[in-house]
Amino acid sequence: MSEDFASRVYQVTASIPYGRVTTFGRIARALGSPRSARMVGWALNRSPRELNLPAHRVVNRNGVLSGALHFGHPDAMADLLREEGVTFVDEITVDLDAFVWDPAEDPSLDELFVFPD
DNA sequence: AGTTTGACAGTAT
DNA sequence: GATACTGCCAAAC
Repeated sequence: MSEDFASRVYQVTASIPYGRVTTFGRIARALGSPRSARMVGWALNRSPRELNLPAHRVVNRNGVLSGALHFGHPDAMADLLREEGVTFVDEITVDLDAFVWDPAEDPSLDELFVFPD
């Protein structure tokens, strides 16, 4: 399976359950490149709006809404998450421990995994 | 064609 | 424990 990195990022992102969040690192790890978290950010940045990706559910390892600035208005991202029931420990920080979702734990994403034998 | 930059993360100091 | 440095890979300059 040799799809573009970005495409795989979109697929994983689209798979984030409602009311849950995940991190750049976890997405990267799920794709087989634990050290390419930056690429996830790069991919999301250039992600077409047509895909309707729930990118607001992607936060950094601290649970901080690092991408809030890319949502038109910074608070838009936080509002969306609150509406999904996600609680915040700070104005820009979600309760990651309580709502984090690890793509690698979801069996339905097996096809995306890139485990090197 | 070399350099810089990114919605980051892990390790080292 | 907080800061600094490095890795990652593609795109824009």
